[in-house]
Amino acid sequence: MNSKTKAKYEARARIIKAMSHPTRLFMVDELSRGERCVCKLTEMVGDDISTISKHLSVLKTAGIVADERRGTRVFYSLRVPCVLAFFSCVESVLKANARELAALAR
Amino acid sequence: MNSKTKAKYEARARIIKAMSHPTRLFMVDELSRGERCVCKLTEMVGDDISTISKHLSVLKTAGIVADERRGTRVFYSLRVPCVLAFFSCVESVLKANARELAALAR
DNA sequence: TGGCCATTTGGTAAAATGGCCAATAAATGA
DNA sequence: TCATTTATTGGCCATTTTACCAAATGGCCA
Repeated sequence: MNSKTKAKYEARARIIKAMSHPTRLFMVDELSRGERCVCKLTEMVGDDISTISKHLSVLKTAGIVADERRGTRVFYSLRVPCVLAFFSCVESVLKANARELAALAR
Repeated sequence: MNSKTKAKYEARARIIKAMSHPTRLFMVDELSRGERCVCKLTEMVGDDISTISKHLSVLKTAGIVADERRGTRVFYSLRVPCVLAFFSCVESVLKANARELAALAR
């Protein structure tokens, strides 16, 4: 792979990597139903707020979410709706995996 | 998050994580155009064959690729075609990021 | 069988990641 | 201004990931 091609795949991998953590994936899923403040996400996940904030900054750096401060709160929202396509595809991989397991057990 | 919900997002994150590396992403892209032997992928990427083999085993464990031995070679292929949806979405995130940068520069 | 490829596995060191606590910041309201 | 609420950042440590080399394995064919 030449360095240009490598850079291309590195840029893409960074975005995917940003979603490759259960907490971040959960938050993306949650944000797909509307904007949420950090406090709400913290409450839902149950980790320390500093942990949540860092996860959100990973998503923001990748360009997946946007943030907006209103008063003392910061609201996050999904910046690109298509990330949901990830979910349906991941779903079919999981289904294929389950089928495979069932076939092996037979 | 209760433990059941957590397990659900962990399973999904594992699949996404498997694709969150530039080399693995490149290989998924390449495999979308047809099966390839380890030797071919090694040649294309230019890393040590043991490194390539380990990356492939990550993709295989996640259920993204399948392998088949034919003679002395092992051929890998994409198991679930929809992973390509990842690429088009990642593309739009990158585009949105580029637009953002352009807007800031204005 | 023995040799030869292609691939996988084991071991190891360097780097990146994740999560908590403490400190800092930003906006609000008394 | 000062206290409060909400969020971000820095420091620290444990864990995970990555990539390489060397060694082991698997399958083919003379």
